Amino acid sequence: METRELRYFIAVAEELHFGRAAQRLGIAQPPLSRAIRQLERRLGVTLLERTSRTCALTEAGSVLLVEGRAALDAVDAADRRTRRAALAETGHPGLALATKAGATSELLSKLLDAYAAEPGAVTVDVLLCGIGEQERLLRDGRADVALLHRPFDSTAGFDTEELLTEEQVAVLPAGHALTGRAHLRMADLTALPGLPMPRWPAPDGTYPDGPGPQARDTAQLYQLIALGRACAVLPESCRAHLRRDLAAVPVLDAPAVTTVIAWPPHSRSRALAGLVRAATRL
Amino acid sequence: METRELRYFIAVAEELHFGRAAQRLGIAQPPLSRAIRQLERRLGVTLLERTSRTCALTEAGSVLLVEGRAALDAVDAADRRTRRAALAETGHPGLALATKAGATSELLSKLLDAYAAEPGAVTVDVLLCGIGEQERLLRDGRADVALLHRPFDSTAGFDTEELLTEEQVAVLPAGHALTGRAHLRMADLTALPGLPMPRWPAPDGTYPDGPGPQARDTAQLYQLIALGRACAVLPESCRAHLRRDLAAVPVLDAPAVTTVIAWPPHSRSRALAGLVRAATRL
DNA sequence: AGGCAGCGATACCTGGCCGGTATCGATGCG
DNA sequence: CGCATCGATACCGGCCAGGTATCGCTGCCT
Repeated sequence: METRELRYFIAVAEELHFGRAAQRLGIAQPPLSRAIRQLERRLGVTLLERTSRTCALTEAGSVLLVEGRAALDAVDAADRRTRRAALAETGHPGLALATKAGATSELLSKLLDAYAAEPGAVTVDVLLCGIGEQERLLRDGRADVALLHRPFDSTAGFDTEELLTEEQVAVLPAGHALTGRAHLRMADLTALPGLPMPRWPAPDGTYPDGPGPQARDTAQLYQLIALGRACAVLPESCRAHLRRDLAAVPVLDAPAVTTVIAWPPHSRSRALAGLVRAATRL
Repeated sequence: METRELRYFIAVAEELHFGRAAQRLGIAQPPLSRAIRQLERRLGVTLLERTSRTCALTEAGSVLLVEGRAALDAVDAADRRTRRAALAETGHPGLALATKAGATSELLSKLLDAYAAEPGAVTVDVLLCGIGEQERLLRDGRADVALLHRPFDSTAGFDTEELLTEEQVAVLPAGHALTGRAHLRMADLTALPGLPMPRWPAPDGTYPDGPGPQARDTAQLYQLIALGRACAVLPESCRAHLRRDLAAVPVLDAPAVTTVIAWPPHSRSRALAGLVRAATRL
């Protein structure tokens, strides 16, 4: 199976429409029809059930959609990591580290300092990314290593080391009634009138339905809380750089958040090993 | 990057010789040279440092060798799992389960029975494989799920659930002096004259150097122990079907062995989910 | 009911690239 | 100093990817 065929099939499987898929791929529709037919013939498998009006995935087609995406990610990763390795030989960008924008900044700076002090350390590119985006970056090779936060992020398919576990606090407007309390429970927050949790974008950029304002990053979130339009439950390390107009109160029954460092399991990079070693020594 | 280019590059990187690599690929040498050169041009990266006499991998080339193998495995997996899914629609082979030959047989039979009793269960192909082979089968799609044994097998890159943890016992010839003891320590065994541990084949089929006879599977191992040529430390469940001419003694300081069920993290298969659910309920 | 629009399939052509053979240039070795 | 070996180059033929034109089918609208 060639990656070209996989790309073609995935386009059709996602669009369920040969014309649009061909347009997306920048080719004409007939070659696309032929390529899919040939892929089906070579696999000996019907991937799409097509009438002259409509397309639908077969069971096997759904499998190939999922597995094919994973395979294309792996091929992309090979491409990107090879390019990056070549740059590392002659120039500077050594490792790409993906982390959530606005999270764990002091852990991250401690990590970068500790690693930079090691002999043979290479430069580290920090990729700030949106909610849940790290997994994708790590999988398709745009990142070599990532900081993830359990239980929110999935660590499926990666090797990990735990770095830090912290309790969570509720972040509220500074003057809010609950800020006088020594601690809260989740029920106290869900019962709050007019202070819903914000909605975060899904990986595809759309927002789920529900109450609560939309927030794209922590800056927006803090702004919304300061305005009295939302509240949030965040790891307690956020207190270190909380705005003056916000207050934090421990939440006893919120799940603890564990920051882990994650990397693809087949990595054999010397630089990555050094970074992980530095991280576990923190 | 096309899979053809990846296959070509991996052949050359492994052989470090264009002629032999071309022979292995079943093509002539000049097209192979050209394909590699074109791959290098498209990546903008030198993969091989070649004089007119010799070839050596660059740093970037080593990265592409490792990442490319992973990518090709993912592509092969997509191919195999798609074919298997198509068969599952019309015919029988539903899930392929990889397990070590001769290990955990009663756990396995309990698992298969429990799953078969579930509504909507599909047939399960059991693939018996050699030491450490399960990882490869799972990665390239010949298996959908595997039983692995920590700490011997690497579970890197897979989702897992723990099924069973057991202590280990020393397996000795029935009449041996140590069989009278209630328990042993590893030091008792390594000190044994004339009863070394056997050597297991590496994934490439070769045996490591050292003392001890070569064993390919548990039947051979038991035969060697019965002959007084070796001893072994195995999970205690092996007692259930131990030959009459062998004896088992607990080893206090041997690491506990955990049997886990493992599957590729992106799997979305209904059948697989059912099997895992049955396994966790054992 | 009939015309029309939309969709996938088919037919046919062209150009590029893959793979083959022949050969060259370099280099280590006896 | 030849000779063997290895990778690169030159050149050619055939296949296949991709394009245009068109067909056949089907749902929908009037």
